[in-house]
Amino acid sequence: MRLDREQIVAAALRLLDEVGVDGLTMRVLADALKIQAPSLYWHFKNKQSLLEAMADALIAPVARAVPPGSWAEQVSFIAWELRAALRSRRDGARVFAGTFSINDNVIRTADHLIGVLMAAGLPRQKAAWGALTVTYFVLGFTIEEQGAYEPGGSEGVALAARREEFTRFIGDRYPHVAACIPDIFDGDQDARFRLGLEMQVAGLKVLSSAS
Amino acid sequence: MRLDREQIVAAALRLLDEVGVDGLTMRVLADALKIQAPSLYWHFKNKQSLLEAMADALIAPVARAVPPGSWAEQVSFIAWELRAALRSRRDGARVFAGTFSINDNVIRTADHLIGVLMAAGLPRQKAAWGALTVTYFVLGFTIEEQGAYEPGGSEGVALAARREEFTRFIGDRYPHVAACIPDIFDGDQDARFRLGLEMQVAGLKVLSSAS
DNA sequence: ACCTGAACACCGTTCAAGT
DNA sequence: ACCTGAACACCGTTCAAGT
Repeated sequence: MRLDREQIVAAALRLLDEVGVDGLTMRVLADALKIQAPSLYWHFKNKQSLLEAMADALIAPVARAVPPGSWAEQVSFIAWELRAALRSRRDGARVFAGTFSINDNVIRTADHLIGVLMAAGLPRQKAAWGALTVTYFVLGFTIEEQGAYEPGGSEGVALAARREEFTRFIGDRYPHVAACIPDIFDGDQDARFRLGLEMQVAGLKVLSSAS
Repeated sequence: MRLDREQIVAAALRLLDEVGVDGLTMRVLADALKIQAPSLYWHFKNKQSLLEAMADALIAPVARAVPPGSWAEQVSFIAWELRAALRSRRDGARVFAGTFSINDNVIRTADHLIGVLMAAGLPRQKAAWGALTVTYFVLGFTIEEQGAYEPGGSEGVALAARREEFTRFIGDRYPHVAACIPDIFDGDQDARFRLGLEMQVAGLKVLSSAS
């Protein structure tokens, strides 16, 4: 009957899908757990550390087992897994980005990434920095991707409204952006991610050949 | 004597350097302006729209005049300008990332970027998506860069403490990360940015040759 | 060991009223 | 047109007290 940290984190992640990160307050979470808000402070020293535990749980599945293949395939595999993990909950990417936390799961992911790049022949520093760069890409992409669709339940409507406002704002002052509106708004997110990821991998390749 | 939006935004940006984005409340801002908090709502419909105006002002200098050069040089120029603009205020990158706002300055930057890439021969969709990818990199990099140094005035100490905690946490379980600690913590930020940016440009190059 | 009740010091925001 | 005073419905967090 008594709660432990694991159950609280699980409930918090479930709630995240319902209310989003801005709606996830200590009182709302306590209500869902049928306890009082101050009780949460017995398990977590503050809200930030609860969010860190949530971020940790969120990316727990990432880079557990990387299948054999070229280094480019392995980097891509981890990047796809990371995006999938962040997308698995509403506002997942924002929750993760908000915690600069050092936890097992994030380190394991970094370790895999750096290891793959070093095995590919990158010098240590370039492997480390290259791994960080790929991670920033995945995180930035996913934050934006989740931000575009989220505000309220009726996603399609909100997106259409945003597109119209955007089109009106552009007018004819910014011809390049205007021409790209279909790409920005209809774009297949998976295809867009694939292209961005190809850019990162190509960049890593150049880093390795320039040694 | 009476205030307008411009003066409020300027004061808010000044305050940002003192108190950070988490300390920038409507009451604190009102105090600095020697008015009462509710008065701010005559000028801005809510805090979000004030933050959007701040983000707009923050990147106003970006991509105003792009010097002649190869497309790779021009993309790099804009990326360096964007990072500099975000870094010009404490938490600048977080303020910017928090507003998914459509404003003149952000569109002008995107328009320049897409225009340069299309002139370089990229098809429209790849130019649009490539421009977004570069932007995510700059934003992600700068958020992390500012996050590492900020918590409280005594930056050097906080960083050293973080490094020690990090080293202890890693132990010998993650050899690749352990070997990279100097790169992650001593790293020259400009050099790291340069490398990440080179990756983006190399990726764009591959996109254009693969057409 | 785990939880409650009451309280503190804040938030963003609304709104009638002032000048 | 611009600002104030008072208030509302919240926050995160502390702390003594309960079981």
